[in-house]
Amino acid sequence: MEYTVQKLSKIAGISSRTLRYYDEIGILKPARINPSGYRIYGQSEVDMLQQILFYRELGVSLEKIKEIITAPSFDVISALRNHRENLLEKRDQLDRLIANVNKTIAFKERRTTMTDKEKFEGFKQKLVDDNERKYGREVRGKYGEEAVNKSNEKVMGMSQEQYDEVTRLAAKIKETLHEAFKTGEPAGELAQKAADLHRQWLCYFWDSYTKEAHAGVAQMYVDDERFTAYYDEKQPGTAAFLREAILIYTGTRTK
Amino acid sequence: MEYTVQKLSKIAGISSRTLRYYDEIGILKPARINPSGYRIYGQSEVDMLQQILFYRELGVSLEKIKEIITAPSFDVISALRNHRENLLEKRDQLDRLIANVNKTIAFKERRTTMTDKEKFEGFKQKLVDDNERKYGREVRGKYGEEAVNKSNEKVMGMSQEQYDEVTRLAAKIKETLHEAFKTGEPAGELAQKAADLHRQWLCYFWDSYTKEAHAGVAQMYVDDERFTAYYDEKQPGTAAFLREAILIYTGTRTK
DNA sequence: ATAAACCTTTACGCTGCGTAATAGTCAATA
DNA sequence: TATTGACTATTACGCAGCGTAAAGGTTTAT
Repeated sequence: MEYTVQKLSKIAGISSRTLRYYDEIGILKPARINPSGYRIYGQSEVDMLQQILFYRELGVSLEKIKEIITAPSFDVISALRNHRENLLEKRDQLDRLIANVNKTIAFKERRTTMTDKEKFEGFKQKLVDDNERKYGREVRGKYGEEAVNKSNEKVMGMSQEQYDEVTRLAAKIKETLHEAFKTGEPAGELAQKAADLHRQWLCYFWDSYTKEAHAGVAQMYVDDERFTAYYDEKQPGTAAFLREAILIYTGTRTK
Repeated sequence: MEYTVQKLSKIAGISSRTLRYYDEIGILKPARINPSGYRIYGQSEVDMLQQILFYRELGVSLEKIKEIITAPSFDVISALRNHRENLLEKRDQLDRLIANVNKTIAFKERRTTMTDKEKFEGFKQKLVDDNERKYGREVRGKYGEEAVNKSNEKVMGMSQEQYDEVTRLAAKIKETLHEAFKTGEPAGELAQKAADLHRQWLCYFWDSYTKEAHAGVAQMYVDDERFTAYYDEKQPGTAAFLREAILIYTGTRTK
């Protein structure tokens, strides 16, 4: 089978410019050039391109890819390990950036609104009050007086950073959940990731985590319209989906 | 207080090029230009620069920074929130990348250890056979029956790790040699390093190293087209260059 | 025959500067 | 005062990985 730039680009899902560029930098040369000067690729070039695109997906630079595929004895594994180190470092840097941005946002919010401390304190108080009013009795009944008090204490004692982190986590849960919902599979990877994030989130409020308590909260999300509204905002049925995911995650599902 | 580019760049910890660039893109213009065309910055520019560098630290693009600092009513907080979203997305993507790289490494490790095992066995046998066929008689004659047998035994007894090390070493020799060849000086540092690496490599096969034997192998590299081809692959003359380097390294060169 | 759909090469653009190259300015020294 | 050294200036290429013209030749279909 022989391919011109456009044909190959289409089956590979890239642009023809990319193929010409790869030719130019010597990372993938056509099998031959026809009399009109057209680039003609064969099967081995298709295979090679697959390799190239695979490493590209991993974020490896074209230069490194060139080394990998041109030198047959090249140590791919240690190249990848090296690459991973770079990625990890990048992520650390990103984490630091994000933390700083969070701080700045928090600071700006403090300054631009009122003497934010009040606002923050107020919010925390409201959160506690809400929890108390809404679930105080039933949760106290289910999990004990002490646990609820500890949760309230924990919220009131949160630092600005922790609060920021909680907010961020909540956003991530929602995002992941939304993605997961599209798959329609509460047992799928994404949904389970959402459930795990949700566990992390809970741990900011709870002193001790138990699967049963987690499952209980999941049920609340469906029973209480306030939470249902929160999670179903984008897509109706999301709260119920989350409950399913959590039940599977905690292994407390009673079929 | 007034500052020229260099003074300001020093107190701000950036390059003068950066200041000129910021002037060019209109993000920070000097307070005035003196009669000789020098950029002169005042206090307000210093303050502004601090702002710019602050946002730059957060990874905000210069274009966004420009918006932030030029429009007084600009909603910094929502800009930052937006920026944070981007960063979070970037991090998620990084997470996915890292996971994929990990998977690939694991897969490659599994596969290479398997295929290597086969390849390794074959290679070892071939190496021994080749040595035997090519140099068996003459090396036996020169360095004694026992040494050759020991070499063969040594190769066959190599562990996977040792084999890997040998492969790496061989690659490194080739690389160093190639660099050295460009200098054209077999007595140079790089060439001598290559010779030393070559000695290390030999020690994986030989029970006892002697300068004379090393020099003998170097000569073989030039005499035998199989080795010449191996070393001359990238650059003709490399094998001969290596011989010269080794002769100098071993001090057995007869001028 | 003509148009549509290909193909080619050449070359600028994007980000945020680093790094020349070339030339003028200023203060201090021989 | 002439020279030197330490500044300053502008112009412009380079970096990664292509996108996107522009200007022109080729192939295929009508």
